[in-house]
Amino acid sequence: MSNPKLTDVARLAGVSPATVSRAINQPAIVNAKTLERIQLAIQQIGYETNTAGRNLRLRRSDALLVMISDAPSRFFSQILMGVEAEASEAGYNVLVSNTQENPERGRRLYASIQQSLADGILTFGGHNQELGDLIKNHPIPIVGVNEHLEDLPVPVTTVNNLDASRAIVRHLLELGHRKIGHVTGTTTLSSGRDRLEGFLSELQQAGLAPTWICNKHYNVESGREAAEEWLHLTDRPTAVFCSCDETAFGFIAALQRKGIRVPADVSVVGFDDIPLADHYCPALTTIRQPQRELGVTAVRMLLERIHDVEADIPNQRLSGELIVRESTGPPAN
Amino acid sequence: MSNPKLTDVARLAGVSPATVSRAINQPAIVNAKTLERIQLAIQQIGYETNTAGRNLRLRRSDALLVMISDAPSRFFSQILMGVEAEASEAGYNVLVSNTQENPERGRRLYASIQQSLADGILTFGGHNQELGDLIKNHPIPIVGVNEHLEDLPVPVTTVNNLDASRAIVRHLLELGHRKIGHVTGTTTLSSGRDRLEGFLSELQQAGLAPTWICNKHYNVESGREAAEEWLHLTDRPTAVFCSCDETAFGFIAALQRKGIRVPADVSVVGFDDIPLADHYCPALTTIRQPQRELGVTAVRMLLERIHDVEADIPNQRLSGELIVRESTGPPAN
DNA sequence: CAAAAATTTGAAAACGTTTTCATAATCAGC
DNA sequence: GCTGATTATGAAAACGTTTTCAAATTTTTG
Repeated sequence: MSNPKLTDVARLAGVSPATVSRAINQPAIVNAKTLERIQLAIQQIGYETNTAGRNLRLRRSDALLVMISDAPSRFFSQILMGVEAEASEAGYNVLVSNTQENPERGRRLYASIQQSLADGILTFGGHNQELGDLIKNHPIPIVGVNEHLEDLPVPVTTVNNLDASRAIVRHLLELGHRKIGHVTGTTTLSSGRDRLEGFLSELQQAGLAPTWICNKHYNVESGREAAEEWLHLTDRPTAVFCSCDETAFGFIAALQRKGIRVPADVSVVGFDDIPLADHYCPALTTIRQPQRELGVTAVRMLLERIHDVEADIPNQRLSGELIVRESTGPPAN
Repeated sequence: MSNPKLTDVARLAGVSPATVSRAINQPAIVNAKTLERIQLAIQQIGYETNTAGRNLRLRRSDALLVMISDAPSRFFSQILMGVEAEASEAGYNVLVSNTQENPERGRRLYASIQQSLADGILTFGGHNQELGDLIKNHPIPIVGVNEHLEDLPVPVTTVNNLDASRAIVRHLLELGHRKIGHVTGTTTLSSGRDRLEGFLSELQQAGLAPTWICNKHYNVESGREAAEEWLHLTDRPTAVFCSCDETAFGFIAALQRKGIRVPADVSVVGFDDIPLADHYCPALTTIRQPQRELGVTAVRMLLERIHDVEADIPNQRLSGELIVRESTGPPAN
């Protein structure tokens, strides 16, 4: 009744367990005739190798741990699908863990590695202090996604936030805007800071100063709040770069409610290109992030690290693409 | 250099491994004095129990497998967070697997159970044939989320789609609408069918026939396509129930682009209450789904199943809540 | 205080693999 | 046909737990 084991296959094929193991893991080194016999036996009794036994012996887990602290809303799930696809291709499983909720997250994190519950960690933004402690004691494979990890020797994969922000500003300048504002993302995150920096540097290069900088976070509410502020400005920017699509939507919706037209009265740009961006009214000008590719790249880096802990793995900067749609146009006058 | 093991603790505490194991798993049955000594030893050398060894001996995995076939965009990630929180609370890990991509998904599914890689499966919509085959051979714990699994003895947790749809229609009727249309979701899914059925039955109860039924899917594009159709109707409904928020957004945006006003010219209702719904212009009237609770409930059901495979676990129907916002109003005349 | 009962512990087996080491079988070369 | 190299296999140990069974200790009881 119980599941067939390696020894069952061995008995049926008339060989030793060792040979069956070899037939499975290094078929090349076993005689063609016996290999065939073993494979037949495996088929017949429907053998599947038991992970626990294998992991115990091999001292590894074939699993990658994905740490989320972020609210998962953004485009997290799309990246996760990239992660899952690439990991599964390489024979790895994906464990998801939301650390934010858990008070004893640091401990659990440490434990999951020590227990060899996971062979490596993929971390989505934040987690600096926990990971710092962890790395000191254990040189375990970690790769960051989306955000840089301050002062930690952890390779990361991100979109090139600086260049993307500069492209946005250039686009607005080309349209004739001279008074440009920015609703920042979370500036405790590197992506938020980089987008701000790209915004500032490109503006400076054009000999301009920012007309308005509004410190917010990556969510819809921030957009609404920013709109509130914008409405009370005496010198309103004619174009606003919102640090993510959701913020842009919140911003636009709040303005529209007050009778302000986008882009007639003010141009708005987002960042991310979530599926809705193309179907909003007005369709949103934004930066397309290669979400799936981010996930895939992250897994590749992590596997490389797992394969060789000492390997020097450079950060990967994927490029975003400016998608011009309806929410940007020439300034009112 | 290597991680401390149970035997290391035993040696340090001057007891046998068996006693240490008991001290960890059933502290009550070990002498208070020795218990204390063992706990101290555990602290000192920083012992963490090794999962592979434990799983091998216990023949289980402490992991739940989440199967996704759905495009993950919808509100999947929010449910996933609920799943993760509840599972983690119960000491379980969460494995995520996207089956859609993988051609040999059936095989892998079967394997993951047989290998005792996971103790149970949580499936998000679809997967009927794969699971059907699986269940025949193995009476393994499975719980469905969001969607019913046709003809399979698998308990599911869903929102009460029927009641929610009826509430929407009632709301529209109360506003004075008599010509009401529906853009369906994916009707190969039970949720899509139930929402349609609720729509039809409540309308029938009011002595009305549906003015327009547009067969679509759960996504933004469907909304745009539906708007296209709506514009060409000779007898346009004055209110349209879109089967999810994203579809509603696509629908509204496409109409706005043609100069149609919501709700002045046509009322629109969504379903799900995604975060953007409250910050759209107009803010969307919709059904709030308890996403997180769906995840939590699903895990509870699954754990119950795992604990007792024979247990008769009834389907759980959580109720959605009608949230009236700006996208619905009295008909034009 | 002796006997019976309850409590606490340890030795050893088991979970299902992989791998080292040694041996047996095959092959090439002369 | 013999030697040396090569190839193919098996026995046994190891990975780190948990649990059964029995033994040893303590407590209770008459």
